[in-house]
Amino acid sequence: MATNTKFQAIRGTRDLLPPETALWNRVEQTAHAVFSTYGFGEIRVPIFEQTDLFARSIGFDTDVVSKEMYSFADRDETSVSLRPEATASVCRAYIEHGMHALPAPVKLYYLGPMFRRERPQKGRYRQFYQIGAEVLGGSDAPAIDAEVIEMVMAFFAKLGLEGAKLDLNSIGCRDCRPKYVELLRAELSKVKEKLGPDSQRRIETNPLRVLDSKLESEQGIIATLPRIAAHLCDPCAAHYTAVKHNLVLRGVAYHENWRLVRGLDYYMRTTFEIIAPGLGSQNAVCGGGRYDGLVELLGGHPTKGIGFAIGEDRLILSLQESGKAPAAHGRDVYIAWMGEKTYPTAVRAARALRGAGFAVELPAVEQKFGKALGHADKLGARYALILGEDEVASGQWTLKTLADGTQAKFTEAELLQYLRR
RNA sequence: GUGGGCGUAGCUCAGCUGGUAGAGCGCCGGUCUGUGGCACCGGAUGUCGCGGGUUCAAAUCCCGUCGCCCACCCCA
Repeated sequence: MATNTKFQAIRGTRDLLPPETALWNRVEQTAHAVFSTYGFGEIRVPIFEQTDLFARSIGFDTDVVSKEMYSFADRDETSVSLRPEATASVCRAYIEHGMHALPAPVKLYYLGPMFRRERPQKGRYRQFYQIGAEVLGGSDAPAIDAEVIEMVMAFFAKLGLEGAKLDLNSIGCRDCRPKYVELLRAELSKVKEKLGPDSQRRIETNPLRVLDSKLESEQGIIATLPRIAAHLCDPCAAHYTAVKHNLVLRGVAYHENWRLVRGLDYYMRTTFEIIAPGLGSQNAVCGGGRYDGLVELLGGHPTKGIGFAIGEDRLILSLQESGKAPAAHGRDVYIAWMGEKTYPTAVRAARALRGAGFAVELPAVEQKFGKALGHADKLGARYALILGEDEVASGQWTLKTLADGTQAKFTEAELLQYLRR
């Protein structure tokens, strides 16, 4: 039994293979390019941290912390966990490296794998990838919120993502939100009988969650519930209004969604979510918001903060569904060499072409000529460089353009010149 | 954690009411030993997810189990 057990990737993890990985690279390179134009620098944080860091920042009672973390005892018995997200780590690093002393605000972005032990489904994996950014320190100026959102939208636009829609809301601060939550809870209690079991449970655990219930039967009731926008304190209301003005100023279209709540404890005031098509029931590609109290909660000075996280797996899924998948990676030149005597020349040609930046396929064993061209064709090569005894003897190499079958003679120097044109 | 669907060649799948397995694509070779894409011919690969049961006989029926997918919950 043990001898013929086949290994396979564990549930919720997967291999990313070519040519799909080319799209992943394009997405990540675009992130580096776009984010740096907004003055963000890349931070790389560890893939595991003390469990308590996540528990305190994300919230002990959230599903992420209470049942989805991969936690284990290190050899010295301290509990460590694979990161379920990166904001907590970035804040920890901000404090640990005294980044409050840097010119404010500090703008950082990251990308990499996160881990949550959930049941996998479309657009949801146990090892999944996020691309995120955080702005820490300085003020909580609404323009910062708007610029961060503008940056995500610019990133998506650069990738050609179609159908991305921004939902926006404010969930107040530690002064006004609790009052609203109590009001909501009271109102929900009155209609408890009309709600499903999940929502009934949420009345106690997290009333805000009732707002984004998908149950058709609850939609009528939800529409009548009090809305937080009407219960924000004056500073929060002013901040929210200013964020919206700043989005308009930047030409960023948004849709106010009073039912948008965020699941992680640290969010306050501005919250937003971007949805994209083709993601099954997981339609959010990006979620984010302001978290002014988080750094302090983790032992730092009182610090303003806002950030977002993009689900890279979902982003790529949506890109693929809308036909943005990359072409198979081909070769620029396939070297069809014939006869052992030509091989040294073939090796030299490959080296020169690769040095000039071309993707070259140099067959390791001699093949029949027809076979070689067939192989070149299957690999999607643009050209076949034909090196037979004639070419080697005369120094006039034959270059065949596979698409139209034409061919021409070049010296080595002319060839490089021709290909580089 | 809960619910539904599905597990047959590398991939997509067929295989009716049981008689120990097939197609297409792909791959390899040949027609074609200095000219690919087309066509034709040929070839290799499966413990029919795994275990047990019923039966003379199981891919097919029954039970169990594992895995994958989708959805709920929750989240990016």
